[in-house]
Amino acid sequence: MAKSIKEIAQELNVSKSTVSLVINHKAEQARISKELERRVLDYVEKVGYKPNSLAKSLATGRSNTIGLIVENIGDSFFGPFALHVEELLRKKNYHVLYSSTLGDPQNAQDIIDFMLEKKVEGILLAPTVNLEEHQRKILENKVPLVVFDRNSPEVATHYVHIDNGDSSRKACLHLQSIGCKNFGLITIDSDQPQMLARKNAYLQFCEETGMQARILQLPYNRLRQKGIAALRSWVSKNVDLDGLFFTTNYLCILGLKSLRSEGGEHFNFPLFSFDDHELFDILNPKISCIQQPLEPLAKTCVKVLLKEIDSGITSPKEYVISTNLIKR
Amino acid sequence: MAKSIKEIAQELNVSKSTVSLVINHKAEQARISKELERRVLDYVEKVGYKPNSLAKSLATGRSNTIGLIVENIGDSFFGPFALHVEELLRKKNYHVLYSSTLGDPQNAQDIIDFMLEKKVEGILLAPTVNLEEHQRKILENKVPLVVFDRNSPEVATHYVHIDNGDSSRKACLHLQSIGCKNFGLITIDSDQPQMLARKNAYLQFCEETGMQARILQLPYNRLRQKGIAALRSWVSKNVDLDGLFFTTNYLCILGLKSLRSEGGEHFNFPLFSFDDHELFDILNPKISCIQQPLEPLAKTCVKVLLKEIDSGITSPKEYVISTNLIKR
DNA sequence: TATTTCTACTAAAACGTATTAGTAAAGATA
DNA sequence: TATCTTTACTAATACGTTTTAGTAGAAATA
Repeated sequence: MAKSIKEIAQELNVSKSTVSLVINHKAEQARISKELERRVLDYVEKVGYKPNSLAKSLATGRSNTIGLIVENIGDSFFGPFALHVEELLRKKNYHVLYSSTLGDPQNAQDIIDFMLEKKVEGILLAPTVNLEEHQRKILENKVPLVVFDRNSPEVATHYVHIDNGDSSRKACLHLQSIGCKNFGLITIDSDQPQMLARKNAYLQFCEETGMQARILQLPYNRLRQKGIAALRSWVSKNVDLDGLFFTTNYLCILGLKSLRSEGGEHFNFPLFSFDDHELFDILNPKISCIQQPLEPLAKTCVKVLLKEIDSGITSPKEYVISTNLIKR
Repeated sequence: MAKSIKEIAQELNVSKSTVSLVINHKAEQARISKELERRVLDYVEKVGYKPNSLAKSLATGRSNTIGLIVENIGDSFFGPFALHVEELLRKKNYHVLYSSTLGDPQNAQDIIDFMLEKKVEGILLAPTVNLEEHQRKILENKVPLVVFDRNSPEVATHYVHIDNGDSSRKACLHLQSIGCKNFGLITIDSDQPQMLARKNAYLQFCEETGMQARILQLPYNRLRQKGIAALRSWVSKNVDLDGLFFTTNYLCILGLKSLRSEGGEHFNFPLFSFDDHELFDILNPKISCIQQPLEPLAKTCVKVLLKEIDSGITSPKEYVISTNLIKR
């Protein structure tokens, strides 16, 4: 069905080179006559020739594809982020090979291997833990790498992120400013650097103000029913709590489900979320949050990656995107 | 850095064929001696050989990649759906090339062309309007195609979907059962078949019960501020409304934002959404909905597609997945 | 001992493209 | 008219793999 250059060349009684050169707009520099050029062009159009991009990539070494590795393409941060990335790259004639790690390093490693085999021209990565070796592998393969959202300090890469510590501090100050004197922190039981930074800023705030630190760490892979129950009982035990600061929006949603379920009417204090959610502004009471500006984040990632692809790998830099405090 | 089979063969003083055969576990059937096999295997391991999957695909005609084309990877239906698909295919050693059309046929066409050029082994597609020709093109290229969520009746393909009409009817009956006597329908101004089916079931219900039909159709690409205002004023005008049925969850969210904004306290009647949302069960009052079971949907799509890939293209069938009515 | 059968490989072609060096014919130069 | 340029192409090689047909030498057969 789909014709190859070879077939087209035979049918036109010219060489493959001629056809290839014409197709790639190199007729002029290869001194192909206008007439022949037209003849080829017309025929190519007529039979609806479509190049086999595998063969093309093999020959040129360019796949026009970049890899995007996120934690979960289905969540409300990475999904829309991915959409932005795709849109930005579409304009530059790149396409995106996505994959979700679900936080599992084994998945992440498989995905990276696969992408390297597919010869992606660059990788945008939100790393899991224990991914240092594979990140190095990417760089050893001379594939540009931009890490975002979180990083592994032990391996030097371009790193696009928000200032977690500062944002977390802003959150604390906000809660203080609206009158909370004893707010707790709900976070996740993981040593991801961005989570640590959020927690540490809270601890720092406690130290400065003398507020007693109250922290609940939930295990990452038990977030549904068990998490809801654990959270509820923890809050019940800490009777003097007058506010909660969640270090991610899915934790906040968990918190909502936990505290708003039957019998939870008396848990009536402000909640604050790290990361926004499309429904936070219609809940009652409304939920204030730190908002990560997705578009600037995506833009920076894409810009940095494309620069690396164009001009070769340069020494790693850090790009900090400032967050918004949304008061509701 | 990355060695090729050719280099490995030279360094071991054997032929490329030998190396290739060993790597692909065909040493036995090609009568390669155990010793040589070991020698090759060890060396391959030692130098960390990784195949170039472009070359491999070119030679074998298999890319181990399938294309997934959705409307918006960032939304709360397609995002989690995509995750399921990815997980299911990962197990079968397939990878996913995603893309979002944003409802634009031009995007959709470009994406399809790109995927055909990339030689995906199958395509999972949620079509936009005016995509008939390109769907045919996919089939002409002998690439298995499974359409889901919506379809174009003019082109015969495998089609996995929920029963929109029946589900919509269930929704109406539910609203009736909780006492609504005059509920309106908010839908989108589009002739996507699944939207028509939802609307028509409502009209049918009106006819049967004698309820007066009240329908607001919002233009798809003006869903933000303008939509909110339009919806608010429409509801204000229809003073006897005592319930609203939204044909998608994003319309429902729009509705929430519209009716719950300042001064909207008196709009206090049940809302019903087609498609669930993670926060619908903690809003007050809770929002009932039709839930599309993502996992069965994804499973069916993947199963049908893989079967096509394995055993060649078969005559199109329709697969209807039943929905759940979630009463809250 | 001449022929057949195994064994253990390898040579060669193929997948579909890009690219560079080369070439035959025509025209220009001296 | 012998040499140099230019024109308009094409042949050949490469990219990295898979696969099939082939082959040299050893072993078995008759």
